[in-house]
Amino acid sequence: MNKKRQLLIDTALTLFYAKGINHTGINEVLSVSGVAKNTLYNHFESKEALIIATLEQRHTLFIEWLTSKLEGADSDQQVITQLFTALAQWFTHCDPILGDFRGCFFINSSAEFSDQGGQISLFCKQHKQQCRDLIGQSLTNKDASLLDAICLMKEGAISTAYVSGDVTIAKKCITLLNITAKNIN
Amino acid sequence: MNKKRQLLIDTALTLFYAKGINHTGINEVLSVSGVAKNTLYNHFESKEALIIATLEQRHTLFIEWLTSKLEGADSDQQVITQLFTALAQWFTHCDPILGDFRGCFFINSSAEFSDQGGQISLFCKQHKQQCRDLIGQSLTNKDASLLDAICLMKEGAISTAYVSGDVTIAKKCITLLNITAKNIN
DNA sequence: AAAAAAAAGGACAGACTTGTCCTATTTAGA
DNA sequence: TCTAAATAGGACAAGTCTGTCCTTTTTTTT
Repeated sequence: MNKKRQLLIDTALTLFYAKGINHTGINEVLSVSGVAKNTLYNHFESKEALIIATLEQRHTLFIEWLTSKLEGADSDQQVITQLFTALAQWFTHCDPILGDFRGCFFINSSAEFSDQGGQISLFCKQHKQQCRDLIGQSLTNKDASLLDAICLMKEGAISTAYVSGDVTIAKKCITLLNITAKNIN
Repeated sequence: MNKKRQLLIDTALTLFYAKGINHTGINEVLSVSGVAKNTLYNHFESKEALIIATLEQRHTLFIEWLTSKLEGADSDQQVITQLFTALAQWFTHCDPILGDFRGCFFINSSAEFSDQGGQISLFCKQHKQQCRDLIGQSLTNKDASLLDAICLMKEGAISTAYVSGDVTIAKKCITLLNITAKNIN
C-alpha cells in the first residue's frame, strides 16, 4: 500500500512547513495522520528519510506550480510579470496549491540543518538550481545577467515577505526588473 | 559579574549561528563556556531569554559592521559598491567581524521559529527594518525604489550565497544595481 | 577579617525525542 | 477461501532536552 506512505508524506510536509521540522515530532505526524508507528518505520528508515521524502514532494509540487505560472509567456517582460504576480498570490495566502505562506520550505530547511554538504542542504541547493533552469528556459534573452537578476529578486522577495512580513514586495519587483531587462544590453 | 553573562552570550551566539539554535542544547553552551548551569539560570530566565540576548548581540555587531562598511560613500553608486563588496567578503569567510558565513542569523532564526508574531520573529523583523533604514540614510536618492532594489538584492544575495553556495553573486549585484540606479528616474 | 553574593559541580525530575519490539487485527492477493 | 502481507495499538528502551535544587567553593564587598 502506497496510500499510507503518501498520507505520511502529506501530513509530515504540512506540519514541517507550518511549524518547522525540528518542532515537529514523529509522534505528532502519527497522531495527525492516524497511522501507526510501525507502519511509518516500515516505509521510512528514519525521520531523516521522511524529511527527504517531504522535500521531494514539495519540490515536485513547486516545480509544477512554477511551470504552470510561467506557461504562455512569450516575452521576458511577461515572464517577469507572471512570475512575480504568482509570488504575490503565494505571499498573500491566495494560492491553493502552495498552501499558507511560511517562507520557502527549502530555505527554512537549510537554515534548520546547517549540515553543509549533507543530504538536506544538498537537496535544497539542487531545488534552487532547477528553479533557476526553469526560469531560464522561459526567457528569450539568454544572457545570464537577467536570469541572475530575476532569481536574486525572487529569493529576496521570498525572504522579505516572510521575515519582514512585506507581502507587497513582489509587485515592486516587477517594476524594478523591467527596468533591468530594458537596460541590460 | 557581567563577565559570565557576556561569556554565555558569546558562546551561545557562536554555537547557535554555527549549528542552529535547535541543535544547540543548553548543556553544550555550558560545557563550551565552562560556566555552571546555576549561573546561566541566574542571568537568564530561560533558554528563550538567552536566544533573545544572542539576537541582540548579533544585531549590535551587524549594525556596527554595516555602518563601518557604508562609511565614506558619497554617491549612491559607491554605497552599492561598498555594501556588496563587504557582503562578498562576508560570504567568502574573509570577514573577521561577522565570523564564518552561515547565512543570516536572523533569517535562520525566523525559519527555525515559525512563531509568527512571537518575540524571536519580531526581533528579526525589526533588525531587517533597521538595516534598511541605515542603508537608506546613506543614499542621496531618497526615492524608495532604489532602496527597495538594494535591500531585495541584499536579501537575495545572502540567501543565494548560503543555500546555493554561490559566493560570486554579491559582485554581480553591483553591476545589476548600477543599471537600476541609472535608470530608476 | 567577616559577611554577602556569585559561581561551581552535580544530582535529579519531568517531559520530550526517535526507534524497536511484540501481539492482535485488518486487508490484499493467490 | 486460505495465506501472506500490511497495519494497528501499545509498551518500552535509551537517549535527549530544559529547568530546579542542593551543598561546597570562590569571589566580592563591607
